[in-house]
Amino acid sequence: MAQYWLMKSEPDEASIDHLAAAPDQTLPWTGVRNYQARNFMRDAMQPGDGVLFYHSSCPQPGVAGLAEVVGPYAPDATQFDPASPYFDPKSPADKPRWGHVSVKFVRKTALLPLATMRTEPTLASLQLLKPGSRLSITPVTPEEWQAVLDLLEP
DNA sequence: GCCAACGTTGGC
DNA sequence: GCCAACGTTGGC
Repeated sequence: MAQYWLMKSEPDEASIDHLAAAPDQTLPWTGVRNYQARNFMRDAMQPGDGVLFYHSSCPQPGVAGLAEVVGPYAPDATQFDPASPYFDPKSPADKPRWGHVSVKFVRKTALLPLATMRTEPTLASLQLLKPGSRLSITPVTPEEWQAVLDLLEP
């Protein structure tokens, strides 16, 4: 059974437009350095799962489009690259600490702003909206997923 | 730039 | 294992 996720990305780094323009319209979701978020990718995500593509740390934060998970979970090469901002000197080469799935473009939508989401009773349970929630990957229930779809245009 | 919330680190 | 210090996130 398909599951649903919300994945945050800074549009400066990887926006929904970047995703649409990428080879195979797919991007590796590298750079996650939080165990909870990693565990979602490693243990729970399945190819075909639905993704709300969320723009964060930008003038207009919000859901910018839809994507889907493509597998498999694989080691994140950036952890071993000293030149990368995601370099992790403590990650053992034979037992990589960090990994990633990839994400494939489904469609771009009109931005559903965070401010709007906050006013929607049907979205009140979203983990994203919980005070202090910073996790870059959060699960979304089927009900929440449908509620967001209903709000997305077109 | 501010700041609250949260995660990680490291001394003990 | 505790917990204070520190770093990061991310909206505003």
